[in-house]
Amino acid sequence: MAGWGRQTRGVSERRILHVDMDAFFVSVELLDHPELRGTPVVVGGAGARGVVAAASYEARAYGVHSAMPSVTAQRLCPQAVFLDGRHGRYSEVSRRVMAIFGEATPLVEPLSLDEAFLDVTGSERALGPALTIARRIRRTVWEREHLTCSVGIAPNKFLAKLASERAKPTATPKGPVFGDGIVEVPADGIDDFLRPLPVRALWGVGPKTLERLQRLGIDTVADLADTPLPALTASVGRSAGRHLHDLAHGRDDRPVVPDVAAKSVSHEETFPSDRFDRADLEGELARMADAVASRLRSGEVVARTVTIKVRSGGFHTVTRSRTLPEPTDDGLAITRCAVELLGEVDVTSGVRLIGVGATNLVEARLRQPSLLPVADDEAGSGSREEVNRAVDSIRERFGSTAIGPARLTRGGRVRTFERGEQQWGPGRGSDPTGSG
DNA sequence: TCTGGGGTCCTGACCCTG
DNA sequence: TCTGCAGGGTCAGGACCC
Repeated sequence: MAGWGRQTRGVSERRILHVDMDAFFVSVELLDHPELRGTPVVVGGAGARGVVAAASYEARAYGVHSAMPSVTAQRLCPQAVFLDGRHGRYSEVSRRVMAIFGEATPLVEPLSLDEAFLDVTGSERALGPALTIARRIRRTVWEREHLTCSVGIAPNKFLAKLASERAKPTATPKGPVFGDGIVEVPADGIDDFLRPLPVRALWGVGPKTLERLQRLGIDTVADLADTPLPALTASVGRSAGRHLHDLAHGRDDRPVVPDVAAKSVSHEETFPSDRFDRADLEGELARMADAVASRLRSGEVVARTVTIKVRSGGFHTVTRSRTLPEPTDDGLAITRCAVELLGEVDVTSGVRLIGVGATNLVEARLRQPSLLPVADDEAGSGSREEVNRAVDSIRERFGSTAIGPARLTRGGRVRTFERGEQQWGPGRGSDPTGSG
């Protein structure tokens, strides 16, 4: 494809698009369940400990929003239809939508399944101004996928994201009220756009930071922009202070980076009811470690550090981590480390959530050959690598439950989850592990 | 009352090494 | 040999994002 230019203009002349699908998970469900159109629909974990992943605009009109506990959503909107999330289906649609974005520019940085940054600075010569490109993207997404999206256009990522939020439809009990779906912030209109906004709108201002800023009398972006940097850093720390000060003046030089490598891989689950038995928890860790190892291998990376996360019934969370003598992608090695780490944690008060993570990732092809003598069944040895390769190829053919560690096998099938299957908390009344 | 899962980034404490 | 210091790595926790 000719005509794509790398960014050659100054930072302030960049044209960045933030494209955000409207109520993505719900919209995909409505494609598959058209009979639910016009009714309040909620996607998420419907169990007692589940949360809302996405709500239709009809449900939002009742105050339901994402990350809200499902029981609260049910109370606010008893007539809502609750659907379990289907991560695989959303990924499939997301891939096609991202491909549409890729027709406008090769510089597409996905943020999640339903949103992405696009740097179209180099595309304007071939495709027209950013506004024209944005309109074309919205039209193509609608024609091919029957989904709507909102687009923000600005000189940088931060402003483009704020602009796309402004472009979102309004929720009413009768459904979304659509505007143009596109908001553009010109380089000379940044202050007018930014200064009246509440400071909570800034990236990096959550509940805690908001509390600190409000103690300084800062409520709006204008207040923040007019606060001297030293006062800010004294309150929220040096890094966050500089970051917020830059954002409040509309400064954000971060480039749009396609193919950002993952820095960690983790798997965690909340149980439908608290667990007390250590052997039981070790079994869960083994299952999750196996899933993490499998994802490391499919990503062709190895991890140096293993972390476990344990949340008690009282919602107190502890993490324990250990850096291994050599990086690994082997489920058995990660399980051993995770089980040892669990030995350092008191579980007598009950465990609500447990998880395993792998960090300090390096490309598998760069792994140094071991200088230490290793036992035959340890990570890094030839036999373990052969076993893992065989397991991966069997799972590729027959599914993730076809084979796994012996301690996870029950009734001829392996207790495991597809990625994202339990992303929004335990499902309705069922414990997929069979032991809750 | 209830608070998911999968991430990133930052900070501070602590330890080791030169 | 002892002490102080700086720098880097590790570890734990917090805050935030979608």
